[in-house]
Amino acid sequence: MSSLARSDSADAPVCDQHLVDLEHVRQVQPEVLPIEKAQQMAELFGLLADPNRLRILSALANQELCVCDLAAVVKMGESAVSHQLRVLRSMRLVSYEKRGRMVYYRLADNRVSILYREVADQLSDRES
Amino acid sequence: MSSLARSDSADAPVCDQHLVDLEHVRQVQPEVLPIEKAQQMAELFGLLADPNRLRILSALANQELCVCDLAAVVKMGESAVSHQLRVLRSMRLVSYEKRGRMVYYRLADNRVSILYREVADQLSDRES
DNA sequence: ACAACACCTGAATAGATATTCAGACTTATA
DNA sequence: TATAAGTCTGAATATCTATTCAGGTGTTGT
Repeated sequence: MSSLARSDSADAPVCDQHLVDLEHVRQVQPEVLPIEKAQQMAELFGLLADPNRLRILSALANQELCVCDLAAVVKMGESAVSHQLRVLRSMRLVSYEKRGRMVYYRLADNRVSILYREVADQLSDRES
Repeated sequence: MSSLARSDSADAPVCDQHLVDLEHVRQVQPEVLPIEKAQQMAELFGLLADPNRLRILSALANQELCVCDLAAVVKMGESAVSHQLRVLRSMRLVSYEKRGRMVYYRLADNRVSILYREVADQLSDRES
């Protein structure tokens, strides 16, 4: 190995000492999604990463429903639905309204349905 | 499939016997995302539901990178990066090209970046 | 050919997630 | 008021996921 007096140092664990393309690394680094933001996004995607939650959202995309009917529609236990709604609520993807002893849920806004339709389309393209 | 007969029995665990609004249930049911499709979508969302994978994708959104540099950019171990790339590869979100002993990765297509930018924007709105 | 390097893979551990069960709370009805 | 219905919540279990570690494959350069 040539005795390169490279003052590499660097605080990042990189491939050995000589980065393949240090320029690229330096160039890309600031463009990379910051960790904090990445976590936010991951959290949001995580909400949509469950089949049952997607089905719940797709049901609510049509009209508001109470927990009970929702459970019937998506064929889940009411407790499970309630747990999931709690999750969706915490991220303000759905809103609710109490009427008597029922609680009616609906999508918080239509951005959710837009987004989810976005992916649905992409999937259709993808699954050729 | 289940013919969803009267409000009696049925295979779905509903609120007692009398659905709050059977009409709504019947109306919504066919609109609900089918389980199979929901799983596909959830799988795709799941790929995007990890901060490190998002960071990897955001890095590749700028330009192609080898595993080594990629690891440096996102500050992860190379093995961890390799594992994640394997996941992303399996869903064809990234493609790769071997050149010598390096393997260069890039986004498979720009739909991915479009989608991910979509959510980034929504998040910006959301976090007012 | 040999050694070093880039990358991949499998097993193992730690952490997160979803469902179920049991019970609590709230509201309508007898 | 007492009972039943709808919903919510917490604990427990099972499952999945991500990272690390150790070792393997294939390529480059001496």
